[in-house]
Amino acid sequence: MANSAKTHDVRQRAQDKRPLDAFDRKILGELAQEAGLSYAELGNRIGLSAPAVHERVKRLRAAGRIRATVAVLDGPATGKPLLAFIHVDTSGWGGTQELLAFSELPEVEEIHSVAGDTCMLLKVRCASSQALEGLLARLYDLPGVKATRSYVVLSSYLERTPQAGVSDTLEQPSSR
Amino acid sequence: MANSAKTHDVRQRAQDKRPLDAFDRKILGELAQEAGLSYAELGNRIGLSAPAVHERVKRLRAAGRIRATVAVLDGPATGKPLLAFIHVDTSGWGGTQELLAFSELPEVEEIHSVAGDTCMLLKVRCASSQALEGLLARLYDLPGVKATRSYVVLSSYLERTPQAGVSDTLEQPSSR
DNA sequence: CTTGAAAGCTCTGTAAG
DNA sequence: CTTACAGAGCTTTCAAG
Repeated sequence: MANSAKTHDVRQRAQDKRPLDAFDRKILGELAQEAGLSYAELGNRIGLSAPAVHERVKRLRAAGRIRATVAVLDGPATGKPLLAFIHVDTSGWGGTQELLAFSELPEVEEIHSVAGDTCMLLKVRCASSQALEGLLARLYDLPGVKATRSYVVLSSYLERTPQAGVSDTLEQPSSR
Repeated sequence: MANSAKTHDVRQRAQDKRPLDAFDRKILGELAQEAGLSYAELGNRIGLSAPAVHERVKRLRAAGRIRATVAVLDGPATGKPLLAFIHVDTSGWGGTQELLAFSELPEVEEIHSVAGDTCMLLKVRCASSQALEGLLARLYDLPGVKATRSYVVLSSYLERTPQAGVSDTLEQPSSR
């Protein structure tokens, strides 16, 4: 695909953000699914030599595009079978800061502020419904927390980290 | 033997689920934050020898407690600055199966069925608002999709994979 | 970018306490 | 569980094309 001249003005950090070429995207695509590949193996999967791949991976890492390489734990298998999303409504912006303290809890996996009919969104994974209740109780202890709505996950059909590619079929307005 | 043909039975394969001891939990805790440690380094972080650590990691991996080791890509830095959660309401269970086809899109990171005032919950990361619109359009194309509600993330304060530990402070009902 | 080669470290397994 | 000792493989760097 040709490289379009117009660039979306995405906010970028003070690192060189040269656009990714096809090789970089392939590398990221592979590593997002399986880090710990040897550079040799990675190289002949995407059609590059090992030293070249090594250089690119180093660049991608330094540029912050590869944030870390981590082991993906199976939540249920490690004793936390209860996954839930919690919407938190606060009055004003008061509760936002205090919510960040919840980062300390290993049960809390994500904290986002969102636009919509709610303010904050949490993803949590607990050992039991009691633990979830305890977490909700601590949420309501915060000043400014007006209400919460919890969505308990019954079944996870897909759960993965950010992928490298984009669907070009999404960019054009669908059939109308 | 009556083989119940449930579609998603995938929880535990035939493997021994001996409870994790303190060492296992420490190992998982370290690897969840930083895989790619040498066994020697991992060993003296948790107080074990390298061969012992190696043996345990192999067990944990075989038992499915370590699902994979992946590179964590920075969404915004890889050209997908728009993170959103989409609640999907379907009439009956019709739309559920068709939704799974969305796993193919690299924009879709999570698909869960949930209990609450909605049926399915998607986590998506797009290159642009147009792409999000295109995704929503394709959702509405599905039979049985009654409505969607989107929560666009303004700021992510925390985003990580499942952690090893649990908070014992959550188990007891809080002060009331 | 490529190939080739050399040095150093890690992995992996084996052995013995 | 531990320490110790190998062989194999991978990483990393350098040189030259």
